[in-house]
Parts: sequence; C-alpha cells; structure tokens
Amino acid sequence: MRRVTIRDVAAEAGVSIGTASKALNGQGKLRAETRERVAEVAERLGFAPNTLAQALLAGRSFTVGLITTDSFGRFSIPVMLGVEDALGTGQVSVFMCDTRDDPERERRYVETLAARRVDGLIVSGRRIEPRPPVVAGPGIPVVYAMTQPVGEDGPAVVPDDEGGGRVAAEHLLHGGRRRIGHITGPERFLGARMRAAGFGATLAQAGLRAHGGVRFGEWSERWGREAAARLLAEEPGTDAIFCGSDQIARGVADTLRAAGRAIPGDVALVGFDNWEPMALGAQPPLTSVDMCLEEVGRVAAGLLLAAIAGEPARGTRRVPCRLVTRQSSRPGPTG
Amino acid sequence: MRRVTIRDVAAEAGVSIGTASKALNGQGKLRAETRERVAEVAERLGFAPNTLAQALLAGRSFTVGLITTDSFGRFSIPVMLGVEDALGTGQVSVFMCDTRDDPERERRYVETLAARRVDGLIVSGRRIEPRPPVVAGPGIPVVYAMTQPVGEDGPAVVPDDEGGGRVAAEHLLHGGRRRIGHITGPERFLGARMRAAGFGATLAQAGLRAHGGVRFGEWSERWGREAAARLLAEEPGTDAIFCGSDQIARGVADTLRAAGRAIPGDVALVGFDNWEPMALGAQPPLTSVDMCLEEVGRVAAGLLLAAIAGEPARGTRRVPCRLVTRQSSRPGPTG
DNA sequence: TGATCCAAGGAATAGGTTTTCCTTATCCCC
DNA sequence: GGGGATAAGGAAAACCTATTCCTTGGATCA
Repeated sequence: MRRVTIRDVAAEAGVSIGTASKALNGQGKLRAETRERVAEVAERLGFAPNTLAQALLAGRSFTVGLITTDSFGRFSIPVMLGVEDALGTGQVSVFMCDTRDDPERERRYVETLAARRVDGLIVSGRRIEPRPPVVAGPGIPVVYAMTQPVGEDGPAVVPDDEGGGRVAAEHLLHGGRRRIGHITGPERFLGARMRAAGFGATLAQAGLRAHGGVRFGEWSERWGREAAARLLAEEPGTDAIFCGSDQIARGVADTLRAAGRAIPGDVALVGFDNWEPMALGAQPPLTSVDMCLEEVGRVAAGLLLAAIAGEPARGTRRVPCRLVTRQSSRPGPTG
Repeated sequence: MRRVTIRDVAAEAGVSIGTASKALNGQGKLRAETRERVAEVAERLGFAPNTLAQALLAGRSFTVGLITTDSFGRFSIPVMLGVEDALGTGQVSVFMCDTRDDPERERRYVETLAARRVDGLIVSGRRIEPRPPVVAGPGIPVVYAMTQPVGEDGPAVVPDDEGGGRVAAEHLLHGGRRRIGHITGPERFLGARMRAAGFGATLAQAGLRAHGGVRFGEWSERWGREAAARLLAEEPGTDAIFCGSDQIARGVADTLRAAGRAIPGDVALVGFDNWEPMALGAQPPLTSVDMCLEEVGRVAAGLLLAAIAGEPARGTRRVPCRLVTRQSSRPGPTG
C-alpha cells in the first residue's frame, strides 16, 4: 500500500540512504558494482523518487500554472496544447486554472499556485487585448500568451493578426481578384482592427482599397449572411471577400449561394481561424488563415522556461499566420 | 526574493515555529493575544504555507491528474471544466495531461503523476467506448469520465446516449411527426448505436420505426448532405430527421433547403451535442440534445473525491441528456 | 508547604530526498 | 613503518510544516 521510498531501496540493497541516492543519480564515488545493485533493487521494488520531497529540497517544483480566462475555449485550447507539448517533454507538469473571467477567482488561483511553488505562470486569453497584469510574487516569472499585460512590456506572445490580413490579401490579389471586400467582427476587437489594417495595407500597395469599405459587425454566421447581402446590393461587382472568421465566412457563403454567385467562380472567399469543423464543412471548403496557436503556446512555454532558467524576456512576440488554401479561393475569373 | 517561511513569521513574532503553526491553524493552547500577533505578522509578511511541505507531511498532495486522449477536444473540454469546477473549490489542483492517444505517452504521464503523489486520477476520452484500464499504483484511485475501462466495473461516468435518443424521439412525436428518419455517425461508435437504440425504442412504443431505417455513416456535414439527399429520394414523405450530431444536422439542413423543404414546416430537425457555434449558426437554429458534459465531469470529480476519502465507487453512472429546443423543430404540420 | 493541575508555549520528530562533509580502509612511496 | 593520497561509503544537514510530547511557571487545594 505504502509507496516504496529510497529508504526501502537502501535497506534492501544494504547501503545507506545517501549512497542509494548517489547510486541512482550517478553522483559521488561508488563502486560500479554497488551502483548496479542499487539500481537493480530500485527497479525490482518499483521505486520512483517522491517529487514533492525533491521539489521541497530543490526549491523549485517543476510545475507551472496555466491560467486562462475563457474556459478553455476555442482559442486557448490550442495554446494550451502547445504549452503542454513544450513543457511535458521537459518533465514540467502543468496546473490548469480556469478563472471564468472572474478577477476574484483569478486572485485565488494565483495565490494557490504561489503556495504550490510553481516555477512560473502562463496567462492566456481569448483576445489579444491588453489585460491587467498578473503579479505572482517575487521570483515567479509570468508569460502572456494570446493576450498582453497592460502597462507592462510583456513578455507576451500573440498571433500576427496584421500579417494574417496581409497574406489573405496577397493570396486574393495573386488569384486575380481586384474588388475585394472585408467583413469582420466588432471594431472594438484589436485583432479585428489589425487584420483589417494588414489587409488594407496590402491592397493599398496594389493601388486598391477594401471594396465597399471594411464592414465591422459581430463574429457570427448571422452577421456574415447579413453583411454579405448588403455588400452584394451595394457593390455587385465584388469578386472576393476576406472574412474575419470562418463563422462569418460560412454566413457569407450561404448568402452568396442563395444569390446564385459561384464560389470561387464569381466570388472567392477567405476565412480566418482555420477552425476545421467549420472550414471543412463549408461548401466549398474554406481557404482560411491559421493563427498557429499551438505555436503561440510553444513559444510562450519556451520563453517561460528561459525565464525560469534566469533569462527573462521582454516585449511582445508575434507568431506568423499561415494561409491554408482550399477550394473557396481557387484562381478566379481572370486567372 | 526568497519566499517567507513560517520560520520568518515565528522569529518576527517572537515565538517558536511550532507555536506559530498552531496559531495560524487554530490548534493547541495559546493565548488569544499570541494568536493575533502571529496572524498579524503573517499577514504583514505575506506568509503562505508551502504546499509542498504540507503535502510531504500529510502524505497527500491535494492534486489530481486529468488524463485525456483526445487533445482536449470538443468533448473532453467540458468534462474538464466540470472536473475543475468541482475540485477547484475544494482546493484540489488539477494536472493536465494530453496523451494524444499514444499509450507510451500515457504510461509516462501516469508514472510522473504517481511520482508527484497525486491523490487520484481522472481519465477522460472522446468516445464512451471501453478502453484499456489505467493502473496508477496502489492507493491511487482512478475514475473514468466519458469513457470506460474494459474488463473492469468502472467507476465510470458517461452521458446517457440511449436516453438522449429517447428524448429526441419523444420531442418529435410530441410535435406531431410520424415519419422520422435517423442519420448518424459510424456504426462502430457505441454512442451512435445507443442513441439509435433509444430513438428506436421510443418510436416502437408508438408503433413506429425509423423512417427509411437508421442510416449510419460519418460524423461530417458532407455525410449529412449526402444521406439527406438519399433519404429524400427514397422516402419523400419524411417529416422529421433526428441527426447523430449537429454537424450532420447542418449538412441535412443544407440539403433540405436546397430541395425546397421548409424547416421545420415540412421537416423538423433535431441534432446532437448542442455545440453552440454549430447549432446557433444553422438556418434555422438547431434543436439539439445536450449531453451535459460539464455535469459528467462534475460527477466524476465527486466520485474521485469520495474515493480519495475512502469511499470507492463501482459501476457506470449515466448522466441524463437534456433537450435544447430551437426553431428547427417547432411544432409541425399536424401541430 | 507540598502536591496537583492547568495554561502557554517550546523542543523534537516525521515526511523523502539530495548534498556536503566526514570516516574508514587500503595502497603507495620514501 | 609511517605519512599522505585515494577509494568507498556513511552521517547529518537542509528544505518547510504540523503535531506530539515535554517543560515551565503560576495558581489551586488540602
């Protein structure tokens, strides 16, 4: 019933506790024969060192806390996987904490984590908007992923929304489109503004601008349907639409189909998020900008490990977006 | 820089370490004045007891491991939230472990968790199919959520798929539908079979059977579109379709609309999963069966806590499904 | 006045591991 | 043969807290 300790191993092997420890960790001066005997006994007894005791002694726990505000939603999950991926192999375990956007819950979590002597903290969010910084106490580094601290200079890792807007625009221009609209989420979202900015900048280089102007609204399919209907009415010549999310793109696609416009024949479509169930289920499957959120998580975890090792970082890093091409944007009318 | 320990508090308050501990924990015999003084010093110094040391002493760590095989996908996330919800308030922290369906990774995680002296383990999955049991070592209880151990009698918590099929059927019958089809995922999925069974049993009680037979296929929108087309061709009189997932239901809806059938006027639609982005984005929004996965997680966490407290459970518990009514199934032709 | 009792708080132990320092024995060389 | 170097391994401290047992001093009582 009781877990076997190094004391049991030592007794069974006929050595002292310290010697057993050295044998198992390759330290000190021991006869090869002794090392082997101890190792064999440990193996046979199924000994595994108590991490708690090690942590207490070493002054670090080889754990980190992962705090998310959005109930591990669609955006924080991939980030989390990236974090876990990057840390898991290094034998660092991750405490998950969902604050449900409640500052009080967050405070309690941070306290608990500090009491557990986590080596560091990753704070993740659903939006890249700056948020109040987390203070975990002296010596506990914090890295932000998919969000940024307000009033501090990082360290943070976010997707490059502006770049995402650029690649979408480049792709559509390259496909021969010239009258490209943009339907996206609420203007108060920093991400939406940055995507629109990157998109607009690239069009400007080609001497163009968003066809029909940038249309901010909601992140829903309904908004996609509605906005597309208006855009078609006002700018019937539109030959491509860059959408701020795959959900919006689906709504847009529905309206286009209902209006008898072929995708991509008449109008090419590019979404954002590359949310597979949405993008693949659409008719036709959606070209979409992937924010590489797992990579965001991995980079954040890397920064945290560096900080724990004594090399803290500052500033905000932007992870490039990747365009995933599918049928909704195959070369168009002139191509 | 160094975290303040109880030794610092004791010194500052002019008492011994033991006394400080008693003062802070309400133990032993101390003057009220002493307790207050210690408390005040602890507060001032920002003292929080080192959980690692407490755990080492108490023989339990107040942590549990949460193992998932499906990269925290759409099904394990809500389960996870429920678990975290039920445990978080009890000051139990959760280690997250994503095995990515790799038995070797899983083995390593279980070892690591055992070395960290977790008090228990929750194993979650993406399907309710039985899976090889996890052996965490002596004295570490395991509870399965959204999956079951093969060859052992739980303890496991899964959604009541059969009941889900029943409520869907009852709802449609109650709405006056009589020719109700069923389009669902692959037959090899236990969940799909159970939903179909519950659905069929309820229809049988009304002297009916699945209109056009149960159609197993895939979990995709494409399959929904394809199967609906065939069903309409073979059984034009179909007045309702129960779908094995919301994705399938969306595909079905697309085909129905393209065929000029009104939803719910001509054909009522019920989905499964109540996956909001899918269900709400559909035209019209989908009535859907919600598996209450958060509740599954909460129940599993409860069982684990009980097991840790010395009251192990056995068997498989089924958490009832809940029907969420939306426009796709408003009372139909005869109603 | 001496024996009891109680209040208040100190000392020590336990928990499991790692590391530093120390001891013992053997060997080599002068 | 004695001194020093070296090999091999033991003893003990350290990490931090909670608890058990013990001590001290004062008050009470006969």
